[in-house]
Amino acid sequence: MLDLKWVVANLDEARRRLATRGGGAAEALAPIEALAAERRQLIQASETQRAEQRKASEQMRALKGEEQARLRARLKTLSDEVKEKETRLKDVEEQIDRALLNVPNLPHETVPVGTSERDNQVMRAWGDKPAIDSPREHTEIGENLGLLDFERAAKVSGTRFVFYRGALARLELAVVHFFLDSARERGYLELLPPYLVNADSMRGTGQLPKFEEDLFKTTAGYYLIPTAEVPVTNYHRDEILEGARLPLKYTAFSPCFRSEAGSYGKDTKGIIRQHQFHKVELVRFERPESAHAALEELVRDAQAPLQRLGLHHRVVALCTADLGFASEKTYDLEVWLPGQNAYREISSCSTFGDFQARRAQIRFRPSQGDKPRLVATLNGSGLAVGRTVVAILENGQQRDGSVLLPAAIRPYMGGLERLMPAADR
RNA sequence: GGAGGAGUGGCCGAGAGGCUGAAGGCGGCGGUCUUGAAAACCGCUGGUCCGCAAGGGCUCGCAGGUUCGAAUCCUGCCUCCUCCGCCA
Repeated sequence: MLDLKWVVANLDEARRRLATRGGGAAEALAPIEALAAERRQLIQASETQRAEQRKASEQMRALKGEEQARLRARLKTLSDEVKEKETRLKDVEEQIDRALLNVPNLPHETVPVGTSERDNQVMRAWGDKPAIDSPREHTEIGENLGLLDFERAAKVSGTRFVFYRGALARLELAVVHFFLDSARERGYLELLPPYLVNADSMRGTGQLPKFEEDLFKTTAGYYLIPTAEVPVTNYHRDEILEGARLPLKYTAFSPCFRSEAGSYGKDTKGIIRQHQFHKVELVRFERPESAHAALEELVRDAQAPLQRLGLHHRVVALCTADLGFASEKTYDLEVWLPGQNAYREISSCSTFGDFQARRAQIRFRPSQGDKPRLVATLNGSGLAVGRTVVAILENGQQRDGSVLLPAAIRPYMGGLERLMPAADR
């Protein structure tokens, strides 16, 4: 959420910067100016009366009989007026909130301006494409080895679900542990979070109110997390952190649940886009002035395991049009998938500035005696597990149909070097 | 799921319609004293909103309500504890 005061004082700049996102991002700002003025006027009027009322109320104790009755009658009127103004004030503030909660974050000045993902900028690449003759896609590789079963998953659950079998099931969790080890080495504290959260948490990180249709909701009113970013960022909701403790760096493994509403026909094959997948997330709470340096470090932290797996990838700066709702600046990591002959997103690293912190009221005290300030929140995938498995399958595929595993993952697989056909029973 | 009990400032804990943003203690910060430290003593010590400021409003789990006036009374919700049941 943007700062109301700032927006009112800088309406033109806000409009201009939001416009670079496209899609009418600046629209929701329209009623803000008038509402803010009305809000201030109502606060001033009601508080003046309330002060008067309180002062006069003090005298009630000393008065008796007729005199007291007379004052009581006058105060009753005053009290009713105050209540009426406060009711209107509440309504106005709700309108302001409703408007502001639907306004996306301002793109940072360093974000390339663009109109679609084609305007994203490749910053750098790591490694080289492997030489593979007529590479096959992971689906074919996995199914041929008997390690992926989409048909039964469709029967048991539906589309966009999958069963892993045998060594591939083991590989998924091996990758999880490998990522967590990498994050721990880089100073991130591991959390194992809840996978169901309340609406306040979803609002805190920005999924609600605008993107409810992307989420799964339980009959009990909980939401399934679309990423561990939600529980981990909200871990410090409504807290004032000690400045000396910053930055706080957390890593968390979790399954992620996404309805993928509106992505019909997109990536329908394979495990690229599933309703449920695994991810290891990196989350940081930073002083605002460190946020952008921290983002660069976060990207390197996310790249590290990819490099140890020897997977060719590139770092892409998202342009204004491709930026997520809450993000101020985002770098995607795109891994090379020979079977698809394409780079695919395997991590997304963002800084949100104080956008999430304002919603979730996450603050820090710079040093003792100072007023609290909003922190900057950041997060990045470190990394998407399913897509990493896809990359391992497609980059490690051999002519005989087997898959050579990267050396770095073998210790997590009991020394297994190669994925071979699964025994059927 | 059933039956009870409880939620007050960083922490402990008083308060039971007005004088309570809230006693007292602990902790923290500053000072006196000391060669230094401890002890002792003195002072300060939540957040937020409106305002240039002076000042004022709100805030005792959350949301409503009663009242001229609510931490104190009423209603709903949330969380925690105890006992019973069920359960990975």
